[in-house]
Amino acid sequence: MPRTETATSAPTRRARDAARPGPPPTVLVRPGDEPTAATLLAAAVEVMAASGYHGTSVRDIATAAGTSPAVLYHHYRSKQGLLVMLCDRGLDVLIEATEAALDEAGPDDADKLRAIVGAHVRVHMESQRESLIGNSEIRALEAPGRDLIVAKRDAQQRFFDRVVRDGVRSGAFATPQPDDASRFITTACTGVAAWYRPGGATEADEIVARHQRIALDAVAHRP
Amino acid sequence: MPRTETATSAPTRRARDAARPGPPPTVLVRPGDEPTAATLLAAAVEVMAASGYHGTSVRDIATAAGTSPAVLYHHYRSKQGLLVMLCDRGLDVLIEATEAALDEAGPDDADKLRAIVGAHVRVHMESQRESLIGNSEIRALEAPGRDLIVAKRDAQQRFFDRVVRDGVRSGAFATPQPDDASRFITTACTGVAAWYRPGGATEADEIVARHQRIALDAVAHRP
DNA sequence: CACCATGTTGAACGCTCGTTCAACGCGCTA
DNA sequence: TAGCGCGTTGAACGAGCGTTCAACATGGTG
Repeated sequence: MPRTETATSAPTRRARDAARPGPPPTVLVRPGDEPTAATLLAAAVEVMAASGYHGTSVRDIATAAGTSPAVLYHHYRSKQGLLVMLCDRGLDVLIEATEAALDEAGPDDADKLRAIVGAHVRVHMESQRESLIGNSEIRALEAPGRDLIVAKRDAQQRFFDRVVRDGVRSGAFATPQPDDASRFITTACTGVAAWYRPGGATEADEIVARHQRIALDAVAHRP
Repeated sequence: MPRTETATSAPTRRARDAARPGPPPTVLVRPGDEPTAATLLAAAVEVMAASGYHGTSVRDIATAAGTSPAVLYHHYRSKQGLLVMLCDRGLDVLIEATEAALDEAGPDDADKLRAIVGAHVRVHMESQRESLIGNSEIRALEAPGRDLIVAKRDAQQRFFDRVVRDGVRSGAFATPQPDDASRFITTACTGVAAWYRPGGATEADEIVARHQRIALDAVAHRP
């Protein structure tokens, strides 16, 4: 019984080449930029968001940054170290934005939820590629760095858990499952990074507002 | 300015080896099983769910199935063909379960939403690994197969869009953003595959029930 | 028994991978 | 100008990649 497969596929071409839109070896950096660590990081974000960690080679990153692979190893210990730094900084941005939003919000529980949903969704649109990598490449992280990243991701989840639980305790939210609703909301808001397109039909502010509204509904907010 | 990196990393070891738990080259098949196409597919699901498409080699799949790489090429056109078939079958299971649930549900809009949320969440727990791959490896799919998979995924989304929209039209759901709420719900329910652990604290039925409840809240269902 | 189709095997192909390194350019101080 | 140190370079390393293939086992049919 040979060839149970039905779907066709291009046999020899590699997935990375096929998945990347346009001419692949495009340099993503303006000619004046010197290839610093930051430029390499930005290039890595770009190509890894498109093809994934294992689907991106060190040469891909270097080409996108307009340099050679050897330069990457002058600034980073390894490809893995680059991924750790990338995820780490991305999560720092997310956590700081969430903390700032909570600080600015008033004592009202609904306002607090609106604040952290707004921050979370906005970061996932503005730092879309970093967020995408941080969410989908955790399994590509190795032992020491992985724990750091997972801990920070859990810390971000705890912001939501706390706000929802407080709201339930005060009576502002009527959901009988605070933790499940909290995860429900973070999962949906994190998913924005997977579908958002900057020039789309709906403005970023409107997307934020809609997610705030739906999140409040999801916790059964009684206004 | 050398070594801006702070986090440490294992320099030489490959990510796949480090990420996989336990002794890596374990054979996942009982010795009596002959290496058929189905066995290879199951082995591919197992290892790809753990390490991703690009993080899994043909030799990994063959080893997990207790065979050699050459056997894989007798049953499938390529590694990419295996992925396409895997995603395709996974989505067929999901769509058929959703259709069946809709058929069994009564005319009530809330019952319909409960039905499709239940089917979606249940499939993402029972076929967790297939779902995980189908959701996270779409970017690893190449041109012809990719379109098929994306079309089926969109079809599944449309079940939710239709049910939520109908509920809003009939007045059962009060959300002002049916399509956003619909995507909010599917995203959260799809995410179950990423965190569910079969022997966890909460039973599968209870997880389903909670997601049904939160989904109804998210569309502002008025009982 | 001879024969063919089906399924399996181990070894090998050419290529790309992550990573290293000696050599080099170049701006600085003495 | 001589010497130093830092950043950069192109080429190369060994290993692993997806894939192929000729040779081999096997079991039903003439």
